[in-house]
Amino acid sequence: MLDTIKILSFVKTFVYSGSIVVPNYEIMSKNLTSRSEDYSKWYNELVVKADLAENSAVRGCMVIKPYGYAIWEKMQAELDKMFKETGHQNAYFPLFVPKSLFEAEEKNAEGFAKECAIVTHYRLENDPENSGKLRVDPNAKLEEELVVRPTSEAIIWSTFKGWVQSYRDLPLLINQWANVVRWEMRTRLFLRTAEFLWQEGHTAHATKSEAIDEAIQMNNIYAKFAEEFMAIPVIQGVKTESERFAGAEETYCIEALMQDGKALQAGTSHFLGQNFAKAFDVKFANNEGKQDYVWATSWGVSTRLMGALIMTHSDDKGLVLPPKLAPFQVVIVPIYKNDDQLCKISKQAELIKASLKSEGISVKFDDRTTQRPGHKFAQYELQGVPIRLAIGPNDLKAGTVELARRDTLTKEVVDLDSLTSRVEAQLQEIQAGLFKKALNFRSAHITRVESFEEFKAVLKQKTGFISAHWDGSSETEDKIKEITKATIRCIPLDSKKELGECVFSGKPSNQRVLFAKAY
RNA sequence: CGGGGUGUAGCGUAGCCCGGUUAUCGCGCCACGUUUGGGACGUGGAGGCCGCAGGUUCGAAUCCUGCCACCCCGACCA
Repeated sequence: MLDTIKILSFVKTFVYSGSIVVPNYEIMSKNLTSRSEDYSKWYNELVVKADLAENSAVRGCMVIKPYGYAIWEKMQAELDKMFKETGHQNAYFPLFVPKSLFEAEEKNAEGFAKECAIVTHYRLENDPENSGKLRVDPNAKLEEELVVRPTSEAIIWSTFKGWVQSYRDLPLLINQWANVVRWEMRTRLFLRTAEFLWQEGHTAHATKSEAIDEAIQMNNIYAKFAEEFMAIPVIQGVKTESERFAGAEETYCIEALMQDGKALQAGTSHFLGQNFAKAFDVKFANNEGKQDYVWATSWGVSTRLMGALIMTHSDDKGLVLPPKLAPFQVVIVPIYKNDDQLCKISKQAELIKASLKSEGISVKFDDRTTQRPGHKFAQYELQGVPIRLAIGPNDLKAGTVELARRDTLTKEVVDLDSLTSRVEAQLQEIQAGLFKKALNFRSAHITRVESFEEFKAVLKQKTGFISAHWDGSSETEDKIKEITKATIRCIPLDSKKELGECVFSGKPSNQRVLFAKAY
C-alpha cells in the first residue's frame, strides 16, 4: 500500500512502527517509499510541529521553543525538589575550563578530548582586507586555551580543594544546572546535541561506602523520577567497564526502551573512587587526624530526557504527555456560533477553570476567535495536552462538558457538578495508564536467549532488550558489538545469580546481562 | 573524522542530467465575504540574492571549484 499511496486529504505521512503517522496536514501527493521507515525524520518533524524545538543555525545545536522549554522547566522543578530533599545544594561554576585543569584527570580528559570546543582568542577586529567583515585578532591569542566544559568535574574539583579540610566539611553535596558542550561527530535533536542543558551533581565523602551509597541513591532518584513523573519504566543497572564513564570506578544507570525497540540511556550516576581527589589533591583530616583523599560521585540527566519522553509515549497524532509534566494539564475549547454564545460559554469556562485550579490542576482556556474548534483540537493533540474539555451550545443547555483523553483518544460527556472530580480521576488514570502501557511494551520486548543465533534473530526481528549470559570479558563484548551493533546496556541490579554459558563464547557465566541496540 | 545524500518563500516541493521568456505547485500567511460540535469554503493578494563565495558563459537555480549547514550509515557519545 505504501508504494502507491497518494495522500489526497490533508495529510503528510511518515511511517513509524509500521503505522502511518500524520504529523501535519499539508496536502501532498507523493510516493512515500523514500521516506518510510525513517523514524528519526518522523521524530524531528513531529517535534518541530509540536512546537518543542528546532535545529538552530549553529552546528548541532537546538533551539528549545517555549512549549518545549515549559516541559523542561517542569522536569527541572521536580528533580530539583528531589535533590534538595536529599540534602543537596545548588551552585554554579564557570563555563570555561583552563586546559591544564582539564588535563589533570587523565582518563577523563582522554574520554572527552575528541569532542571539545576550545577558546583560543578573546577579541575580534575589523578585517582590513574585507571591509564590513570581522576577523579574529591574531594579537589576542590566549596564553592558555580554555576548554568549553563538556562536563564540570575538573573545574569543580579544583574548587572543592579549597572547600574541604576536615571530615567536618563532608559530605559536600553540590548540584549544578548548566549547559555543556560536546562537539559530537553526529548530532540528533534532543538525544545528542552539541550543546545541551543538564544538571550535574558532584559530591565528596569521607568514606568509600558513603560515596557508593550516594551514587546508588541518586540513581534511585533518577529511576523514581522517570517512572513516577515521566511514566517511563527504566531498568537500573551498572555499566560494563567499556561503557563506563571515563574516570569512574562504577557507573550506575537507568536504561529505557523506546517504541522503535532501541534502548536509551536516560541517566547515569558515577562512583568516582578517589580518582578526582587524587588528581586535584582534595584531602581532608579524618577524625583520627590523618590526611586522606575524599571519595567522590557525579551524576547527571539532560535534555535527552525530553527525547525519551517524546519517543516513549507519542503516537500517530503527536505527543502524549504525562499529566505530571504537561505545561498545562487541561485545555478548554469553546464551540460557538456567535459572540453571544461565546460570551456565555466563556463565563462557564472561567468557572470551570477556577474550580480546577483550586484543586491544583493547570488549565488553559483557548478563546481565540481566529482558529476554529477542529483546528484547536488537532493542535492540542499534537502538543499532547492530557485532557481536552469542549463546551458548546448543547452543553450549555444540558449543563455538561465533553471530556476527551489524549492517551486513549476517548470522549465522554460529563455533568458540570462532577466535572472537577472526574478530571482529577482521569488525570491520575492517564498518568498510571501511560506507565502501564510503556511497561507492557517493555516487558514484551525483553527476550531471554540461549544461543547467538537466537540473539541475532531477536535483534533483527523483534528488537528490544535481550537478556543473555556473558562471560564478563571486554573482548566478547566488543565482538558482539562488531557483529550485531548491540551493546551491553547494563548489568541489572536486580538480576538473579544464575549459572549459564556465554551466548557468544560458551564460557561460564553466573549472571544475565541486557543487550540492545542503543541511541 | 570517513562514505552517501540533500540545500529553491514560514513548511513541503517541481525544474537541474541536456544553461535561454516573468522560477512550478500545494500548505501556511494577508484582505473581504460566507462559516464555526474534528485541521472550513470562495474571491483577491503579498511573500524568493534558487545555502554562501568564486569561476566558465552573451546568458547560470541549472555547468565547474571551494566553503557552510542539514539528513542517513560508520567511528564517538548523555
